[in-house]
Amino acid sequence: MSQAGFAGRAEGLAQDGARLPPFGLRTTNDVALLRQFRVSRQQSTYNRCPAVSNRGYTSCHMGAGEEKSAQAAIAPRAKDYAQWYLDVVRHAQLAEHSAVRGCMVIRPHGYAIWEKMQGELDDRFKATGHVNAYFPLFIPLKLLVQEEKHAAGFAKECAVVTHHRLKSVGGEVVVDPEAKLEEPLVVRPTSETIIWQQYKSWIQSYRDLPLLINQWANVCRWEMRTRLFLRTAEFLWQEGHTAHATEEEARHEARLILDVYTDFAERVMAMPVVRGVKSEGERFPGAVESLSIEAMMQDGKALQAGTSHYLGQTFARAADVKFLNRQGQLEHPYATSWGVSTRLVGALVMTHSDDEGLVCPPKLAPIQAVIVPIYKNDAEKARVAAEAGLVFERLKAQGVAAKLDDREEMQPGAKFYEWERKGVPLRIEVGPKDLEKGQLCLVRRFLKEALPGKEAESRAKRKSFLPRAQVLEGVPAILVQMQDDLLARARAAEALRTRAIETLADYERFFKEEGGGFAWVHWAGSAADEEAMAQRFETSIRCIPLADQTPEAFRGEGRCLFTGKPSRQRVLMAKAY
RNA sequence: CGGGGCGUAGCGCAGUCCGGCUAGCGCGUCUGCUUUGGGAGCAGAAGGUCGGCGGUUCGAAUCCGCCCGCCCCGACCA
Repeated sequence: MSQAGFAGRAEGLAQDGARLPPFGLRTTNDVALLRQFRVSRQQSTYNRCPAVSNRGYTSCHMGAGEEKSAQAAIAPRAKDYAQWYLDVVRHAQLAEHSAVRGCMVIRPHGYAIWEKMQGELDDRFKATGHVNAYFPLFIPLKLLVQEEKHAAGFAKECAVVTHHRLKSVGGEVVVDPEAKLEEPLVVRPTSETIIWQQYKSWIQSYRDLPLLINQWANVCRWEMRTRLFLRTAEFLWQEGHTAHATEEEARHEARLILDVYTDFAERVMAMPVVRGVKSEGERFPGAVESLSIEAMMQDGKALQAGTSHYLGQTFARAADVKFLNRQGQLEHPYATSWGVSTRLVGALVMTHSDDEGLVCPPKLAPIQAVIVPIYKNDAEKARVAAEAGLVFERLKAQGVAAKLDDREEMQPGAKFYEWERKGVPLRIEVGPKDLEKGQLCLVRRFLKEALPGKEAESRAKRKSFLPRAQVLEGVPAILVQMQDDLLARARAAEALRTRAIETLADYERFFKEEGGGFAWVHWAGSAADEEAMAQRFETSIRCIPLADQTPEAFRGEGRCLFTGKPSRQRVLMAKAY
């Protein structure tokens, strides 16, 4: 494809003008705030509340002396971040553990968010010229091992199918030993090998290139330890696999997709990311170069939110895929692969949520506004219901994903808590007083200025009584504003925990005393030095940021923090998920 | 795989050390009445192979043995 063709493909992307703001100076108060967020590994002692019935919520039994409001089932984020995360996932009914070790059940509300993500991403893939297809779940072992490094990289986490039949022996059902497969099948941990096997028959000429294919699928990586969404044995993702006639074009594709991911993360998830190149140790097995977007979670740890790899000719060579180029010579095509997974749902939770539950950006919220009618008797109920129904219809007509919560068995307060836990951005209360005054009560799920740890103070401020017409017509604009606010808030939180560090002493203080975060440091060390740093501080090089990713103040040359050797640019160091 | 924890009603737990009445409690569920602007109240009701198998005992949720499963921490990883 010509350069013009590339430009055409890139047009579908929104231009990304937004950059990280300059990082403000850190104050003593900031440091004190961050200290509260250091992750505690102690076992949580909070009352757990199941809150998982399909028909409503159970509330926790409260000990004597506890306040009435204390359903207090979500562990405070500042006390036990890991437990808080699990609690939010459970209470927002995003997912739960299943009967299968390491595998989760994604519940309807969690799946709805994933579907929104899929929609946004799929649109972007299509806009950049990609098409969807589907390849098999099973990969013949022979195929997987064709590419040595790739196979070695995934060897320790493969599920393998060896038999194709069960039989009944004395009333017990067992695997039939006579039904052994001639060749074991690996449940795909990723699909490079099986896809390139197929590409062999699809690619003969440069005219067949580029081949731009994506698949939405489940994959299986048999992890030792799992966490809901962040790491599960089976997960859902998309994997793009492209083939190109030139190295330049393939490298361009890998960058283009990184831009797509960045655009999605920041504009849709409202999650700021740093784009960069992975160090050798963190590279995808079989790749020439791995790129990633790294996001900071509220506890200061980095989470790899998406990856895009330039694979060179590695997989083409392994599968013996060749094409005839314009010069009439046989050549292996150049490849990329790239993916994001349901891990993004975990990233979403850990970027925005608070002690009251999920905070969801409007663009991903399955329900953007919930309407709760309030009344005391049948006469009021009739009047309020009419108004609530009207508000509902009006919002729907404007394209707002609205829900009218007219359940009669539940009191308004209980509904408020439920929708807050589930991350609904806006709530509109309709009561008799509002009818009299020609107003509506609008409640936001979060405020821009409420940084992590300060949300509690904001509750009263989140509620406002506005003239009826203002609410009826203004919700779409408010949702847009909230989307922007959320990104701004996340950027501010990230800035608070981001700094340039010049010495090992400062580095140690940052990660061991001040709660840690993103450390931008000059680096010129070897792989062994990297390992030594990891051992000593439990941190790693998250990425070598792309040129435009380094904030102005952090640019320029310096000396390696570890070896003292001259260094041309800083790398991003952090603890990681 | 190593360390820790757990398994008793739909959910959360007590009871287990020190064996003993009919296995309890809270929430949820069902029925009725009253409630409804931040998690409603009262009355009544239903709901259990105490993870499984075996052993000790007059008697086992409780003691002993074996097994199974899940969660958390670590090594590995998106």
